Amino acid sequence: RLRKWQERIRTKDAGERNLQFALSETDRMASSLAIPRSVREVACVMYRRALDEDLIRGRSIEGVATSTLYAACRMEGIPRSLEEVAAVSRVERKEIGRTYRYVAQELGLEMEPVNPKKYVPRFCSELELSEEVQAKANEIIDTTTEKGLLSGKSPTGYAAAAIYAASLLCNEKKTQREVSDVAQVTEVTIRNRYQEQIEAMGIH
Amino acid sequence: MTDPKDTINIENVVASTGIGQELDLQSVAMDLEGADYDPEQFPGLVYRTQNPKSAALIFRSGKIVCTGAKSTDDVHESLRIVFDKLRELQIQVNEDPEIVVQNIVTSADLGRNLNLNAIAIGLGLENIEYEPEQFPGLVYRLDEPEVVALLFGSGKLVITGGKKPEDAEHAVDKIVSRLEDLGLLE
DNA sequence: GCTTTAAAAAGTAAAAT
DNA sequence: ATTTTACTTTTTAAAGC
Repeated sequence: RLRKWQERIRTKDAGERNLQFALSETDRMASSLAIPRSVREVACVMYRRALDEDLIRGRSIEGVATSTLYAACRMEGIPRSLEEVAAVSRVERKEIGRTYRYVAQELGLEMEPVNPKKYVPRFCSELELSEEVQAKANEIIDTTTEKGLLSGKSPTGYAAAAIYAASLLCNEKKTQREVSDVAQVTEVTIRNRYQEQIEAMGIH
Repeated sequence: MTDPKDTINIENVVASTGIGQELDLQSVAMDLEGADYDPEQFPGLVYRTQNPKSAALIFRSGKIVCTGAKSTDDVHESLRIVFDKLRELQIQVNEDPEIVVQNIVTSADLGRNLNLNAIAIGLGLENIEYEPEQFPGLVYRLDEPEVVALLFGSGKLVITGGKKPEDAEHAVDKIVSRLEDLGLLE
């Protein structure tokens, strides 16, 4: 029992020492994704909670750090997709996704699915699209969601298609390629979602 | 109205058994036509049956896993074929090795589209897992029967983890009544 | 934890046409 | 631009790393 206690202290100390690394990694990733300081704070507090509840055992520090950053962005209403966080993390997307699900479950975060509208301002800004296009994209998302089109679909692809459609309707056309680049989804996905949304909106 | 229970279809049955004899997989691989054996990659030898279609994983210990069958009868038929093939190779196989069904995968259809977002909230975010960015299905774990259900926007679902066909029926019943109680099956 | 096997659901991705 | 192939999720046993 003394051995077990010593081991626990040892692992706890190791965790504390690694906390420094985890926080600096979180900061590095957050910086390259232009994530606000307030969100980084939320991510760091979440990482500390994960550490205190021993959720890091068997997982990589970087994986948990990336996952908590991903979760914090969603919680704060400015989500980054798994593709985006994976691009600045040294952990692959699949691992970030499963670590996120584990941490969210264990910490009882009760995360709601991301509303595609949360991606509209940032994507439109990167595409230099007007407020009018943003409003139109939001309208398309709201209307088609009410018609039941959102179930099971990826929020990024859904938002990308709505933005593409809105850019056409507002005569500020962006190509599928341009939208797919900022949303990090394929043109095929935009095409598929776009077709359903246009049909549901009754636009032809 | 079609009863969702009538749409239940068994898609895969996984079972385990054993011949009660150790095996030299290297020689079995040589003599058994169509056998795949790469111990560096996986310790089991893979043997596929055509009718019924299934895949058997045969281990050095003599234990066997059968997967891919569409019914418990097919599992028995597939394993009967495997046992006979081994006997043809002069390998002693127990008379009637005990076959244990370990998992049954079933599909079904609720007959109407589902608002997975509303269902996620209705069933309670702490009781489900719904991450459409990672997978289109909503994961719902039931305590009784102890199975896992994957619900899709189309109203179709998958029930897995059960050990008997009735588990899927009970699960569908519970899911339907829960969704009806929540007013989310309309 | 991983490796392998099968299967369904539906979405997304990469590659081929 | 469409089609094919492949991978995502869940479950489960087996032996070994």
